[in-house]
Amino acid sequence: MENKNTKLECESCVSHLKGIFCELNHDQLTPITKQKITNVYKKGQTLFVEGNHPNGIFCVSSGNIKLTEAGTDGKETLIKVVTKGDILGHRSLFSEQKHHATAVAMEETRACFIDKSFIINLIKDQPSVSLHVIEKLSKDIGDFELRINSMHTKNVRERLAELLLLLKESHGVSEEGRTMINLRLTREEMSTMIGTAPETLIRFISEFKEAGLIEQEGKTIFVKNEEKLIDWSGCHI
Amino acid sequence: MENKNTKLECESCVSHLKGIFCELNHDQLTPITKQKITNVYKKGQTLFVEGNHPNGIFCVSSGNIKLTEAGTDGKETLIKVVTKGDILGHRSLFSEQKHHATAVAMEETRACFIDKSFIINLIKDQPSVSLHVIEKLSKDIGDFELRINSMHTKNVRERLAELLLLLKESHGVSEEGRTMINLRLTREEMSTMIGTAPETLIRFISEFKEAGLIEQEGKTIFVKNEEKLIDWSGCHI
DNA sequence: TCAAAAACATGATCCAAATCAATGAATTTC
DNA sequence: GAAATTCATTGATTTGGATCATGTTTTTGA
Repeated sequence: MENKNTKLECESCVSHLKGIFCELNHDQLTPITKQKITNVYKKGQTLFVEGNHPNGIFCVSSGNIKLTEAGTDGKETLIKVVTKGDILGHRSLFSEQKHHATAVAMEETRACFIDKSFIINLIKDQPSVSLHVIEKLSKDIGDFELRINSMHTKNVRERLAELLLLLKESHGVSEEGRTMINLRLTREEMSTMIGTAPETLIRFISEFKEAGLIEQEGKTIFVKNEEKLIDWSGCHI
Repeated sequence: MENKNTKLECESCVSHLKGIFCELNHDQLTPITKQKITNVYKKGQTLFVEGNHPNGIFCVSSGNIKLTEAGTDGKETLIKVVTKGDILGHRSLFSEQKHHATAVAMEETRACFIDKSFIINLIKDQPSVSLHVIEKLSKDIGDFELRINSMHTKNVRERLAELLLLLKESHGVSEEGRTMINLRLTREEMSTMIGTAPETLIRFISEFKEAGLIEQEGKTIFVKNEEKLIDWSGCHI
């Protein structure tokens, strides 16, 4: 039996393969392993809440965390799903603002906490880390710009098609003849990702199923016809 | 008569006061002054186009530049207005992607171009620059997250009120009893900032005028009653 | 300086999607 | 393992805002 709170070696973590620390060698990783605190969060557990002051960043080694922002009239937006290998809480830390969003584990999730001053010093000392942080932030901005543009210029059908394509990219597991979207999302959550009502989302999911673009087993969605989905998304790619 | 193409000294530029280079001293600024190319762009002139590959960043010393992204069906989104003191084109450069947006001068604008490898090396060598870039990107992400949330949870009236408040912050010049929004925007452009039709935007501007929230002289808008505007924006701030 | 083009403004109409309503299917939870 | 709660689904109705239409004002540039 593995003790879940055992500190993970950074060197053997997914974050080391593709994350901001990917260019660090053994000696450079050791102080991070020493300093960080590893935690396991149950489904529904909160990592931080909108309005909190950040005092470090989280590095996710397994599971998925959703970042949600409260809006007008009790509504909510699902800003982003943070997956294993990615970091969390850095936006607020680096801009020296309060957290704008609330982070909640979508399933059992393991994440390491790295202290504010430690990560700031690491960025100062290790140009590779700072460049990777800059690259990561820049890509996120690109994604958000795209999303704003989609909200401005696309209808719900097109936005849903686009969302499914993005989820396929980020959480897709390919099978024979289809790709499973390996992320447990309620219809309510999905609707807050594209700014629509759950009922409307469900109606379009039904339409997509009937048209053979997707399949559904339980809550899980499978992408069946990507070309058609691209077509329906109104993407000029 | 000043020669407009004369290279500006970075040390005397607004960008040095508040931009990413603000912590650099005289000796550290000299190589930038030497390397960069200063340009003056006329109103309507293009700095780069969606799809171009970036090979450096722009540093704006006077004027305003709009960043627009093409959407479905000939529609457009005004992603951002870049003002003096700010940088431009860095997002695509740092993420090693094509430009997602087109940059057009909104009036006579002066901007310096800094070469890709030069700025990358500067970031590597100067932790203060890299931290300021990270801070800037993080703040931009915060703004975009807010905007996505507004698109998801607010109606056009609320989004317009919010836009006017943001423009007041970024381009406001206070007068007795009111604040002028010192930015020449067409109603078409304003509408593409909040994702609505120009006609709808104009209708709400009329409503705001009648309710005494704003005043208008020519195309220029003056914020008259900020409290009420905050109220109407549905902001929980 | 004046004609052409672009931008502004307001009214009328239409439609995509929100909201309201009600039932059935899954999960939790005790 | 049954009750309770949350989630999914479909139908009916309403509405915010897009679109179409038309006239006016401002800007542009020859």
